[in-house]
Amino acid sequence: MEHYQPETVEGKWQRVWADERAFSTPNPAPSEQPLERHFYMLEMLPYPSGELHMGHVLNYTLGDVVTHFRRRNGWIVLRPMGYDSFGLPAENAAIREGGHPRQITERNIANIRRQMRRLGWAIDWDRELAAHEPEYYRWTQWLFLRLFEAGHAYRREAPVNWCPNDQTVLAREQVVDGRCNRCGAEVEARQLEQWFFRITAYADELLEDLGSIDWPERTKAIQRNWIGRSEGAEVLFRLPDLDLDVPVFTTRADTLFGATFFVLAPEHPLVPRLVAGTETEAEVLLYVRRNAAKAAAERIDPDKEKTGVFTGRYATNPATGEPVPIWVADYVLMEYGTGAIMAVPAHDERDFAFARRFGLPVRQVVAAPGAEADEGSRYVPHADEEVLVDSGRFSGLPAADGRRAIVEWLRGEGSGAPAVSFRLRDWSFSRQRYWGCPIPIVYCETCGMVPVPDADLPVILPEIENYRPKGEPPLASNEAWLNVPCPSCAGPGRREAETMDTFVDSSWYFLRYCDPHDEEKPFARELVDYWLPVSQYIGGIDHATGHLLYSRFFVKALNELGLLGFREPFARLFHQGWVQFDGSKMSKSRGNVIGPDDLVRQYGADAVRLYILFMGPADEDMEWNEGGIEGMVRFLRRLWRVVNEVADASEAGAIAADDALARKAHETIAKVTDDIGRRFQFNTPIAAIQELVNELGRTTNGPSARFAAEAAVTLVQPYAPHVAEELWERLGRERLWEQPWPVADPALLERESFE
RNA sequence: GCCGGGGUGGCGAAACUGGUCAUACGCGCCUGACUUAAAAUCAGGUGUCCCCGCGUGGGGCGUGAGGGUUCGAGUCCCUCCCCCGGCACCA
Repeated sequence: MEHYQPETVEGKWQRVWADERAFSTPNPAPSEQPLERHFYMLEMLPYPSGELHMGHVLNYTLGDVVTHFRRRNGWIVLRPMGYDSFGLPAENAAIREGGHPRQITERNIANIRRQMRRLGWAIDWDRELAAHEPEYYRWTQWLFLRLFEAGHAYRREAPVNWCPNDQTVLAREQVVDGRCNRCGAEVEARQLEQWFFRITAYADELLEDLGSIDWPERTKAIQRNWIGRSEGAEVLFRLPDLDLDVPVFTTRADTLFGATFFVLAPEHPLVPRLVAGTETEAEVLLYVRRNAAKAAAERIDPDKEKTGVFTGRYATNPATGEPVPIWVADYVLMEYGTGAIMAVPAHDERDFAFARRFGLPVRQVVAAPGAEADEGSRYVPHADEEVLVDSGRFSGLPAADGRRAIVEWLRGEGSGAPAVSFRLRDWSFSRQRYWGCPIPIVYCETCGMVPVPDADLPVILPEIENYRPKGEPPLASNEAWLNVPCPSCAGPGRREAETMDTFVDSSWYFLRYCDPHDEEKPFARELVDYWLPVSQYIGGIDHATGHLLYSRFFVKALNELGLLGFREPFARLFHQGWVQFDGSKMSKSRGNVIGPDDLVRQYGADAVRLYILFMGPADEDMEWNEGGIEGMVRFLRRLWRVVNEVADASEAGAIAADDALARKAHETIAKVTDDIGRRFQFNTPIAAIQELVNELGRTTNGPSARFAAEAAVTLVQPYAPHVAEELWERLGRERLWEQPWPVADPALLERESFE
């Protein structure tokens, strides 16, 4: 018997699969009845910023097991692959390594593709795509134009996050703890004109539809937090001096009688008007100037003592009719609510801290039942049961009823209405960088912002030498490319020089896979309607508020435009855990990346695939520990030896009804099927197969040994497809990757009863 | 503070809707076989404490802590501790 030689076995079967295009899945012909059992298996596509690491190996091996399992259970499985090849990660890799981004990106793609093939993943290579190729980004531009026409993409000046190191604007989703999530530099606040997607238009639906998708609870919780819906009321405060009503948003309308002052955010547009020509003007405007320049991180520090300045003006509390002083303070944020608040120091900690600092009155208007309203200036936290006090005719009402009654009364008075506020902001997607999809817009002196006509797409990203970030878009200094006639009036025009964030590219790639070679349109509606929503998506939870939210927005917006017939992209989602090394997540910047190449060379792809799934539950973080991989190699050698012995020693034949080995084989079939299919658990099937092989090792002859050997080989195939295929052949069978998944005999699964 | 997830041998982890002996499977370690020797391989052992006649022996204690429900709890309930992740001057 030859020894187990993974390199030989793996090379042999990888050639067979490539020659046969064994895992290509053609689209159904238009005339065909929709096939009932089709399955879209998708894993988040990699950034080609270097080479694969063990986190990728886990992600794609998981997808591979599911792909084989579904295929062999009779499903038509679409399992494509591509590269998120535009954007900061790829461009920074180019800057780091020297050379042009295109050259570095394409080299990295070639390398990743080689690694993927070497691991034997069952990928439909006919659908491969890369975001930086004009055949792809042409349609990114096309989709942008549709969103632009629909008013979902717009340009406006707004406070944005600026990364001084990467020299570009970042989306809020790309800022973590006040730092750039790519390079870690502290983010600065800047007021800039930027492109936005109107994701807030879908805030309610993005929240609501979380109920209809099978996602991990923690991911839904993260998105709910991020969207941050609060129900409350908008209340108008009258400014008699300016003859104006200023709205505030509040969730505690029941405390309206306790609103003893009024605060505007420093950026509030009313501030200059309010103080114009008054003696406080200079002081207030100085405060505004100082605080607008403040870094976001500094401004939101909750431990910082509150600052503010009195405007000298008063607003009227609509409930009491009393004038309340108007202050300007940076603890009120322009981005949330209306940028103005009614301050209720007795029942809001922040208002209380501010009132105490500046000696403003505190009036308690809510109390526990039976408790006396306190005369002193005290902060009274919210309690489960409380009633209104000192609130005119609303006094005595339970707080929730009081809230409703007060809003109802305000509505009748024309000075308030129920309102909903969101934390979610529109998605800033323009970047002052080179390596991204050009935004197909031309600025014309007479026509303004003019979309590039569809027929002129793609707007090709020009090859330029000096692509490095410089604070303004690198393309802006490329006059030859920049100057074009206006598509509308043919007068002089200039192209938009900013590029799109790479998250735009990845917000629709799962649609392009369905129709990757279409030259007429981004995708055929009948094909995306056939394959989507994605049956099973697998990727990291780090994309919970980014990619996973943006893609949901894209699908909803494209659905409204009639381009597709569904409202959610990913029906079921699974997050693989982090593969850590030296206690932290593997990443290039930390220098703790373990790649698969050396491991595959030393142990073979099958052992690496088995080990990464055997290490622990796939959705929990794991510490990379190379020691254990030896156990998988031993297992594969034992499997090899035992199955070869069986192939030589035993024939198929009748098996006794009480045969313990046959029973064990059936139990293993049932367990592996249930674990992968229902429980989505991938480590325990390996243990179960090992138990079977251990038992099989004790008797390798007789019909039940042959049955058990076949069971072990067929069950291990999704994990170790190469060695399984080879052993299957030695057992005198063929084409295991196409064989039906085994079925356990329920009669043999009954357990003994006990008292 | 609010929300989500977790805590089981020396280590990675099993135990699925409360039920057969908690720790399967693997790593590591120990012993033995093979070998001049080592590696590899194979066989056996490995929670902890105690008892004896030393065996295919018997018993106590053991799943972050403490209570509870139950014939029976790693699993359910209550209180608490610790760890990880998300949100947070969001009105």
